[in-house]
Amino acid sequence: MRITNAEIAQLLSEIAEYLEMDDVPFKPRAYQKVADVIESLDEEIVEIYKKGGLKAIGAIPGVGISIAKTIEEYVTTGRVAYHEELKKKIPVDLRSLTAVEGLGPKKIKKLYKQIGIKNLQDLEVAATSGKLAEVEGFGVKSAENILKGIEFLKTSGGRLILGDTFPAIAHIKEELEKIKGVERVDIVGSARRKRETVGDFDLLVIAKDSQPVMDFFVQMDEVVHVYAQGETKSSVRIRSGVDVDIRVVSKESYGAALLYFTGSKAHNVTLRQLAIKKGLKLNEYGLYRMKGNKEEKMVAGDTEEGIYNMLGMTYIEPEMREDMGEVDLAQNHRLPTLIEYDAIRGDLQIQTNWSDGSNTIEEYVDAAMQMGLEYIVITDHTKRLTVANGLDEQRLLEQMKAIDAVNAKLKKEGKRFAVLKGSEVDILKDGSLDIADEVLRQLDVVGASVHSYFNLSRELQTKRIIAAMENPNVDIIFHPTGRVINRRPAYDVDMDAIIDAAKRTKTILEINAFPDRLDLKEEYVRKCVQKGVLLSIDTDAHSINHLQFLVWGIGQARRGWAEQSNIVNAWPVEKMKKMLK
DNA sequence: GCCGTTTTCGGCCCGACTGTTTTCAGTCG
Repeated sequence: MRITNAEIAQLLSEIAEYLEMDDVPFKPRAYQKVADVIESLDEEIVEIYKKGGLKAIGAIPGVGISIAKTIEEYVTTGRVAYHEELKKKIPVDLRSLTAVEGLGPKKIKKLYKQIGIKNLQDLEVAATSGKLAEVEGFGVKSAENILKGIEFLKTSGGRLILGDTFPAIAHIKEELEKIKGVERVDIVGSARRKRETVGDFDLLVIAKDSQPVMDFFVQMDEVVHVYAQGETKSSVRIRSGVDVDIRVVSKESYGAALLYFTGSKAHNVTLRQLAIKKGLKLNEYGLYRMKGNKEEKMVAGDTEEGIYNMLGMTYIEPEMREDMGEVDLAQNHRLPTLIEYDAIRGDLQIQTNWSDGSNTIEEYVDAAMQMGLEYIVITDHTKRLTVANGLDEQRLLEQMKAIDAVNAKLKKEGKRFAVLKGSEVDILKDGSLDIADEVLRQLDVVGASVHSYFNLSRELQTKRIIAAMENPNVDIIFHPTGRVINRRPAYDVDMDAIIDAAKRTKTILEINAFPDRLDLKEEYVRKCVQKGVLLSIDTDAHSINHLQFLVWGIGQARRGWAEQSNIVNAWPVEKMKKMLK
């Protein structure tokens, strides 16, 4: 049994929540802190433990003897007695209940003790029947909000966030590639199209002999249920709660299979209709010339390019295959040239340990250089966000000096890398900014974002953000709609007005690459591309590991049909600086 | 429960907001 970091983080989080219920002071924070650290750790705890034992676990920041032993118990036995003891007292489904916006440990405890609520179903029944509103500390309004929260969880439909789930599937892919006789493995389906969430994962394999692949697949450690196991196709559920399908095909049919299993369904249907018009037939094995009802000859199939070309089209990138007009464009050879995955030169949003990030400026520089970036912009939070240790004017000025020092050192060492000065300045309720203009003016890049008053009316929220864009120092609006996938909808805002204002004020809109943000959504990316509003793709990194999220932001940009010319941080840095306000 | 140092135990991020109260508990970030 291989326990993932996400599972360990979940367990520690639950312990923290149970302790919180009992008003235990300080301990919850200790557990939660470690949960957070482990969640964003790039190395597997299981590996750390294997290599260095209890001592290595204890070296993780925030982990002392007691938590180290808890983690050890979990990775060796799969359970933790302390956790089970706590759970016995309040046996509720913490994971799903805390997912409801506005519900925390205290309220969950009260609801369990007073009306026996254990899970989402109980909660929904109580909220609907009016029983919940009678519980002390709750009222009609809270019942309403809870129902809204449940509804939101439901509409997110059990789909998992791609970037969160991807490491698990990437690991399976690697393992499959090690099997003798396996020539190629691809992750297909909506993951290949870079949808922000996935319902399941699909794997496509070329192998001479499918049997060893199937045997390995259904017997993997992480498999909790086998739905089906056949000669060329199997389907399982893995421990992270996601279903994985696998299909083994021959080399001759691989292109057709890629096309078929990548989807989208609508895109495939359109392709098939087009094939029929041309006297051809397309299925997952190939493209065939037809004679009456009979396949005469396979005319393409080993590559996707070959099939598209035979259909009279240029190759369509997976991210565009949504039947949104791309087939027409491909027939006329007028597809956009999407931004490439290696085109980003610098990251425009990074939080360091000056505010709520966990790494130093220098550590980000090293990590970014290793990734092949040419520059980064340091954009710590500002003072209103006290919880994030936001910077006031004075600390911001100090940080500018620190950045000068880092740049001087880089130059001295002959390294071609630049650190730019920036800020993620808070947009206050009235649209004014949290940092004085004369200080903002001294920065290279000013990003502004909303972190408060999410519930303003559409009119006020729109006015507020446009006011920020009109500030002559604001270059970018960070995470423009504030949504968090599967957790929180966007705030109510007139995006058309925002996009028009961005055009008018020459303000960049961000595509935030954080897996659960991906804000802007693809539809807004598309609108910006159409209207000529410039975009940036930033990780919003709070630790150096987060720099790897860039791929999800680029995927989102590609889904919005963005080209390199639309993305300012895919330009040479001097050119980008020239367009900034 | 962890950390840092005052090297053995005291301090731990805390302000804003919401919905419930009528002075505040719980949640969020």
